[in-house]
Amino acid sequence: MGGDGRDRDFTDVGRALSAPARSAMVGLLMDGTARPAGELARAAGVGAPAASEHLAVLVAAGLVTGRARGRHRYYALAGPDVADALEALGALAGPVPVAGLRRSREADRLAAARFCYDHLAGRLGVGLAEACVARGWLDGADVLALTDEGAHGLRGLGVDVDGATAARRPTTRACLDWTERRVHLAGALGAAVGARFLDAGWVARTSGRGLRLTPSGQAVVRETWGVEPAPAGGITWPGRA
Amino acid sequence: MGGDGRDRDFTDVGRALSAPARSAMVGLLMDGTARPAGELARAAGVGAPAASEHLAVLVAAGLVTGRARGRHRYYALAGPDVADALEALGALAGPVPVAGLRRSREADRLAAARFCYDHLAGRLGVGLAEACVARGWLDGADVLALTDEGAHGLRGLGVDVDGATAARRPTTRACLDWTERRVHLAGALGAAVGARFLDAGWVARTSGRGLRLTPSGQAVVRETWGVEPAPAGGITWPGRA
DNA sequence: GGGACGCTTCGGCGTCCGCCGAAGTGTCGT
DNA sequence: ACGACACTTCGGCGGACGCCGAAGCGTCCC
Repeated sequence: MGGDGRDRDFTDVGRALSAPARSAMVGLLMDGTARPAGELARAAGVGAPAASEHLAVLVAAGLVTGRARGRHRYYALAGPDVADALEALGALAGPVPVAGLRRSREADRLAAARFCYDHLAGRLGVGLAEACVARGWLDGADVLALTDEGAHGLRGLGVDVDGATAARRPTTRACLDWTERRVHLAGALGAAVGARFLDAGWVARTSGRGLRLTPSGQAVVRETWGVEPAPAGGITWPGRA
Repeated sequence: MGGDGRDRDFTDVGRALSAPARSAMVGLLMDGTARPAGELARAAGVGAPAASEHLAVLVAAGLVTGRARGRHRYYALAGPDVADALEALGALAGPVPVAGLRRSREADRLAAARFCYDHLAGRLGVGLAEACVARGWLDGADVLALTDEGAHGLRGLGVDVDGATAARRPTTRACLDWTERRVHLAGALGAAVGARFLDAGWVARTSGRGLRLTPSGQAVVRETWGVEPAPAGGITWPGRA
């Protein structure tokens, strides 16, 4: 009332993200993994009590969920829509103000390949997306709509294409990569591709966040898309810009 | 350092949205209009000094920009990417917790037609998007890729299709409507369509936020897409679900 | 130019928030 | 059954934030 239609309220989500410790926690969870409270506390640089409160705030805001398992309590992002929204938010902050100087090994690895919640990101993610567009598997440089050839090709790789197209969430979505500033494949199909890469052992999680392209994964990528793995663990592009 | 790759930081944006007054201001600006500080102060329910500080915070976070014009100072969202991110954020909060009982006239109008930053939203927005998909002008129910027929058809309506495809931002984007829970057309093409509707006088801004479909607009919509205007100012769907 | 108006800056007050140490609850190991 | 461990809750402290009244600055109107 009062002349206000009572529309969207950003207060809860905003407050949840306003504390540096909570922002760090959410940033860690954006790779889609579930992590115990203690690890999140260490990563955020706060004590256990503070971390517990922070996590309670994040849960109340609907951003993360907690599941007790044994004497640990694992926290993860609440869902794909949360990951989408956070990714869109992160794309605002500009092309990574720090970086450039003294990039750590871990940062290199993240830039090369990582999970963005449930789909592949980093150079690997944008590379695959662009290769799919080049081969006609996905249509529209920005939009990444699945073509019939794409459905056939991905099905041949063991990707659960039919499950992805039947899912409630959008089949494909373009997700702006914050290291590459180019889009990669998200949505249900992106998740299916990511799951296939993990199940088949084509990528493996490194000790930190970030992914390593295994030898079998390199072979698959090379044969299917014509992409050559680079010495630094990333991948180079033959003809593309 | 310290094992942290120093990635995305949500702190600034989160803090900017954490205050109810700032959230209300941003919510008002999401229709793409520029409004003077005093109006935003009144809408947020705070005094002029507080509003001024709040707006300074929003500007510092990169969410809004302020332009002095005469003795007024007009504030608006900083850009389409900001609107996109906020729309994604708003989609989290669930299907409008309040609503249902005692919906104000203004709320009805907003649900019928409104601007979502620079493109059409509400029942009008999702209706047009779905009609375009049904006619083959846009491809993929979720993705809304522009087809050749769509480019031709929209060009015939006076929409600046070529300007939209040449723009830096994605040509088409699917934007989840928070009243309808279905997607409507965003991106450069969505903005071009919205601009055309406004320029041609097919829609007009009402006293509040929200849009009114003019008689000429009703005619265009009916002839082009076969959509009938509803008595409540919305539009009804002949054959579609 | 005088005065009203819109907005911003300054000074201060009250409150909320983030943090930790200590204590409490439930789980795992032996 | 006992201790170690992971996590949460409770009290209390310090700092930051939101708010307003008063004052300063630039613009429009008569």
